[in-house]
Amino acid sequence: MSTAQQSIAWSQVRARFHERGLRWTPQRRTVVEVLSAVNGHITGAEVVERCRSQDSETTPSTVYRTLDALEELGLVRHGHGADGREEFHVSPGGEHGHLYCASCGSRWEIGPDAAQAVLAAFREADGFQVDLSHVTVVGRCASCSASAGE
Amino acid sequence: MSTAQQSIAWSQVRARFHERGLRWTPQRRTVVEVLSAVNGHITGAEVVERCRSQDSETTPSTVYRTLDALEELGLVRHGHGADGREEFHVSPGGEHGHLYCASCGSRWEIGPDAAQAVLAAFREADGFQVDLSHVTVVGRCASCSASAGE
DNA sequence: GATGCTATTGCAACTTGTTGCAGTAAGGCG
DNA sequence: CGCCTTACTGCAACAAGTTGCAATAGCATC
Repeated sequence: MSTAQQSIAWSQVRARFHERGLRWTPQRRTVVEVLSAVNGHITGAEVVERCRSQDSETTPSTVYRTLDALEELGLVRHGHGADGREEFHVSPGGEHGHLYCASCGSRWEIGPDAAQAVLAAFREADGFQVDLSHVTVVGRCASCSASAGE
Repeated sequence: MSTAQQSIAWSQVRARFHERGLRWTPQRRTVVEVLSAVNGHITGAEVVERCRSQDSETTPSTVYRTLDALEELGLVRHGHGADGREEFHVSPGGEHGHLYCASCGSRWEIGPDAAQAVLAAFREADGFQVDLSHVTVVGRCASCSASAGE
């Protein structure tokens, strides 16, 4: 896994901020610490909560603004879960989308094969370059549609 | 277009409610009137606003609950826009998904060809039956990715 | 180490929804 | 036509974000 790479990336965050004339503050440090412990994805509310448990003074607006800044630096990407709630994908190296089964509620990642095929489909049809990691695609998983009640 | 069909559908709403032991109230009538004037999709907030302009007493919770009821009857379907906000698709006969260009902000419908291809891609990869109408797929349109700045 | 510019913070108010609850009113029935 | 059951409604409080603004505090400089 890219765990080693990731830690390098996180250790460089401060420098990345400075490069852009942005400031390194205790609040941002907290957010980055929380994120560095995340593998995959996390909701906005969850980030706020974890920051709060590390520093009770944490304010939601600051967290969301820091998340925006980190997204601009390319360290996280935001998307939306099946319910439309914000979701942040950490470790941009491993871009991936999600599938959500509306029937049984399970979730899983979109495999590279499917991703390729889907990207190709959109590209051929409209020349559209989709970003599958932005949304959670909803539908029905294989077992649920097999036992499709109605 | 299926305008004629639609008006028939809306005129049957009351009966559909009764069939299920649900009640027909002035508030629901207002929501249905608002929806019957919609072609395509509308956000939740927008429905509330329009209902309010027709009946200033309108309460958001009632509107959202009515929308849920209508969804159960299959008269509308909800999804989420690129920003995760709720969006209701009216006229279920014309199921369709949306593409949103993160670069220029334009939106358009996913054509039947692309839809077919995408559905096939997911089905083949995981046996997953996606519901493209549930989310707005984000990416970059042909012209934006052509003039891709960076 | 003090200074000044300005990126950030935290507050407060607002947006979009959601939910529990007690009171209200559809509408089937006698 | 009045009664009764229980599906709705409206309220109020909450959850997840977002935004404007005045005060604070990084940090580059002297």
